[in-house]
Amino acid sequence: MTSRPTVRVRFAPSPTGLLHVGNARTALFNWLFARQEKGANILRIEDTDVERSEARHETQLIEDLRWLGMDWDEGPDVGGNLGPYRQSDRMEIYHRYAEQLLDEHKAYLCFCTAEELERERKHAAEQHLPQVYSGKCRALDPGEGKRRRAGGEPAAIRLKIPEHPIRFHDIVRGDVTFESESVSDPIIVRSSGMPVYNYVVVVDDALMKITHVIRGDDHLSNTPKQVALYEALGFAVPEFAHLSTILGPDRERLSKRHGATSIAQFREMGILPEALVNYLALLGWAPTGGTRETFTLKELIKEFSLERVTPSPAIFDFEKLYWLNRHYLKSADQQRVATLSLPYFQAARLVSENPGADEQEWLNKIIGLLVPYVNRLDEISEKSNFLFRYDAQTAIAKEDNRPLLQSEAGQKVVAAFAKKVQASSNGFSAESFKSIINEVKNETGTKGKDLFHPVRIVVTGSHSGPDFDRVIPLIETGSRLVLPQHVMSVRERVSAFQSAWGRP
RNA sequence: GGCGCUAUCGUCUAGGGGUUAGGACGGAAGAUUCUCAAUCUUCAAACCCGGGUUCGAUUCCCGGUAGCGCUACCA
Repeated sequence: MTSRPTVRVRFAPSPTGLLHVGNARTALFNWLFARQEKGANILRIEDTDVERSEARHETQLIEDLRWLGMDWDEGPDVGGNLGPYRQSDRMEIYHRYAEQLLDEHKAYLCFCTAEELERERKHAAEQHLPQVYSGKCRALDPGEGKRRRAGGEPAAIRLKIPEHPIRFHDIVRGDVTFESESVSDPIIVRSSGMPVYNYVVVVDDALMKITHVIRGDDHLSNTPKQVALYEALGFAVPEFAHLSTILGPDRERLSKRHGATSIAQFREMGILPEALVNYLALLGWAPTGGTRETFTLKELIKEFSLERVTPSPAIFDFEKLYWLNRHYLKSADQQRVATLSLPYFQAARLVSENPGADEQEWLNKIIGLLVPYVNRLDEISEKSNFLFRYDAQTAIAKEDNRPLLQSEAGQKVVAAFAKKVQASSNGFSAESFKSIINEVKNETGTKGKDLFHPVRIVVTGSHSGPDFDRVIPLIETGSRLVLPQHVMSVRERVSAFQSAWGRP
């Protein structure tokens, strides 16, 4: 058996904002690959952009990744032998290697000003030529350069791109080639002394012994520069896997204006992590056979394959995410769903801050009843409006209720039903309510929709909704609880409806 | 402008030189339920265009077109 080096991958986000679905998908594919290969997953924080990086974003990032079910073997919070894992703590390393490249004449000092470079670019554009740096400062004598720099002249450090074409292998796209002429000598350290992303990423990946660089395809065009850097530094070039972009319905890169895009937002919406992970996995990857749709993380580790990742960009489809969410909601543990739902009721001030046992039990039943009706848990309090926000006026005024209420049969049913309810002195159970319905049925000679629609409107405000058998006990129990918002009993509803009906 | 990547139902995708081009979301119809949702059944829906290679291309090659990305002393 030939021993292969252990797989080491990394996810390297910038802590400049919330974790976005695109990055989350990159994190997921890295993690799946690492776990499948029994390799190491590394978290590295790319905070060289001091202006935009914030510690709270790093904390949030870690929280979001863990929420999704991911973990890592090395990282700023868990340590590791090849750290530090924050770029801001690695400046010395970057400078050391930059000076080394300079000494070996693989890089050179560049004294060109921003204006000069701008002029060059303009000129290139006019001539329909690739916009690459002219290489003017390449010709400078290195000793002379160092003297000028020592004298205080601002100088950036540029890498010499080799004359030969740059090729590399990408697991999802195959072999990729860039002609040398189309690749500019990249700046690796700014004249301010701050190293540049394309450079530090190579130093870090090499030093952290990353074997597979799995990242977004917005980095594909940067890869030749990075490959040249690996070679100049004398490091082995890793395998690459560039993941396609996630787009919005308008085929533009998915962004805030398409709706929710951050993991935190999806969590707040009441999307289950297993649903999101499953959806993300299916965005750009399909299992052998291509017919299976639902996977747990464990199953994904088994089935996932980088070779089967599709190179074409994918449009984010909220409907399919919702379908998966409904799927997982249905089979999720009842208690867990209840716990996750409670905050939505509390935010709407429908239930107590610290519900007692009776209230909790009642609420759990409501949640159990309504979960099959929602795409996301944050819809659940609105779905319970028939309980908490019954209003006779609006029920009567509602467009799709009116024809029913005004029909002869409808009026007959409402009248008979109201009379029966008012005549009964006690509250209702599912059974006693059913017998009233039966009496109304016999008296009015109506059945089916003609019978149930008007009754539903009177009791719940809407002609459609969950089973009466489950709704009636919830209404009656609720009416006896002390809640921030009183839940009207069936009798109360009927009288309210009657008096509202009385004055047109 | 230059360079790169991409191209199968509306969407996510499977497939692959000869197939009734498969699955899923969404849509439509039906069954079921008092209604709605759920569930089940059925249906509609696709190989970007043009050349080549080949007995035969949706599949392989080339070109076009379109979309996206990079083209920074951003990451």
